[in-house]
Amino acid sequence: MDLDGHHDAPVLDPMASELWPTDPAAARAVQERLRGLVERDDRFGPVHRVAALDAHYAADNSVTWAAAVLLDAADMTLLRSALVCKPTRFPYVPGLLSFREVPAMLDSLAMLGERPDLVVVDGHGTAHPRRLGIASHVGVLSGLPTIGVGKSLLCGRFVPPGPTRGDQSPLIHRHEVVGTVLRTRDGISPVFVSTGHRVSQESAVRLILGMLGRYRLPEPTRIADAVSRMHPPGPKAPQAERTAGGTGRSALSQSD
DNA sequence: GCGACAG
DNA sequence: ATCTTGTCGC
Repeated sequence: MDLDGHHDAPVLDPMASELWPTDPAAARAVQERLRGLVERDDRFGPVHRVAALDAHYAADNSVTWAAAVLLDAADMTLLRSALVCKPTRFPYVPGLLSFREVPAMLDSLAMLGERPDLVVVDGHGTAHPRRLGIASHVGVLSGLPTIGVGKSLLCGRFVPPGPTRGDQSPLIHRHEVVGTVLRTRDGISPVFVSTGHRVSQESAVRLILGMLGRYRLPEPTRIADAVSRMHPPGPKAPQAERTAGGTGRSALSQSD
């Protein structure tokens, strides 16, 4: 595949401070800059290992916990998992979720110690006002193929898909198809699937359909959610401050 | 100006 | 996301 033997390295340094502004206006400017790096065509190989990312918060929102899980794509069994935490440094603002959760997510992804062939992110990909939802953001900064699976609508319009599992309808925003509204269970509210990075919209839907079990959300997402819920409770007790980009804390790492 | 608004 | 009890259904 790659001429030099290793997979593509991200074009940008995820650690670069200019990529993590503190105010909303600057954050939108970063999105406008990164949107041009999103690749909406298929550019991934055989999917043997799938990863999923999800984030949760301590009761007082001061710390963000992110979970990354790695599953065997063949049988959806858990291979590895990582749970990390970092101080929360950006408020929740619709459309700017990445600036709140991606830093911790990238840390958890690194903690897996193994590069997955595909990543499923909790949240939208291109189904975003500026086409850079959290799934696309993770994809561009990690260089990995990603798919976004959202549980509720952020932007766009759609005609409800049929009532049966597998039924779908296009999600449209400003005359552009930005995702697919997919019924993953008979009679249950649909989910929103959208390209993250290096996965076409068609492939994204096909791949997600293949990862469904007996629930509304795809297995990788469900497992990641379960792991992220395992974080310690309540307001963080006096925890030493990490000034130099420390991982904060990690746990739950398995191996061979 | 008004409503909508991922996790 | 998080705070929360019971309840309906497979």
